[in-house]
Amino acid sequence: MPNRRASASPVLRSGCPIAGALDVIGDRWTLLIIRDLAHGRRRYGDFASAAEGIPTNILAERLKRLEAAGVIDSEPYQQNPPRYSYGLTAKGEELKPVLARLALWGKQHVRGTRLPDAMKAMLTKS
Amino acid sequence: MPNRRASASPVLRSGCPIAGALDVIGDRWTLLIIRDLAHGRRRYGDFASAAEGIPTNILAERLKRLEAAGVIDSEPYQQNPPRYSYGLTAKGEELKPVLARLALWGKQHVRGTRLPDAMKAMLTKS
DNA sequence: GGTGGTTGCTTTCATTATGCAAGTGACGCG
DNA sequence: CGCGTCACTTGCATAATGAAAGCAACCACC
Repeated sequence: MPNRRASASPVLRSGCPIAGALDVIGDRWTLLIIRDLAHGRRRYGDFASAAEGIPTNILAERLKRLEAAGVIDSEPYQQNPPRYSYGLTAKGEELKPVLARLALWGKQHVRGTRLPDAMKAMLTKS
Repeated sequence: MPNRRASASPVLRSGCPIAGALDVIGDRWTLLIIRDLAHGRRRYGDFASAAEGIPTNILAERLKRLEAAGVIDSEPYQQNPPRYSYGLTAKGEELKPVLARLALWGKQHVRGTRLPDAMKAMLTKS
């Protein structure tokens, strides 16, 4: 069941698509959730257990925002209490090249990072 | 005179290069400053007058952080009071593909955005 | 040579977001 | 039944953000 929450916020800072993109995914945590989804992780616990240690309240809020923005979707895997597994929509899938570019830059320019094998595959498809 | 402030913070959330990149440029404003620099804007007033309306205190702080991180550099263009013009380092230049990908995604998926001509040039070089 | 405007920041302070921690409800297992 | 886990939610302190004002040097004018 989509649309558990409100629609995406129409508050854009400008008409610039970079600013627009940042209004959707431009914070400390969102792209890390999308990275995990891109690696096939599906459930709350998967995201919560990532190395960066996202606070659970923020994780829950980001999942709602991303679903409202149409970047991810959810389907229930249990009824009571209602629980969902998450996945990238087409819109979300198309963030993979952004992730790949960011990973490449991070690997080349941020000391102490290393590209995991799972990421290398993504770099080949641009 | 480089190094007006401290060195880049060594506080990484994980070894992941995406997380590492986000630790440097992953907030609401930083990439917009880099976008402006990529478009040839050089001075404080140029950044401050961008359409998104970055608060000036945040602009000043981000310029310092980015210089400390080695993404931008500055050279004085006047002595008293000391004033600087800014530019991308090689490290900063290499964020252009990230910007380009982000712009493409924003244009395709965020309603109300439009790719300015200046950005289209960047897309050709990946 | 005072007056006003502009540039490039810095400072103050209210509002908002973040993040730690603890709580909750429905299982599942022994 | 008691204990643990999973998937969240809630409460609250602390940190980041953002609106606004302040300020110091220049410049242009008259």
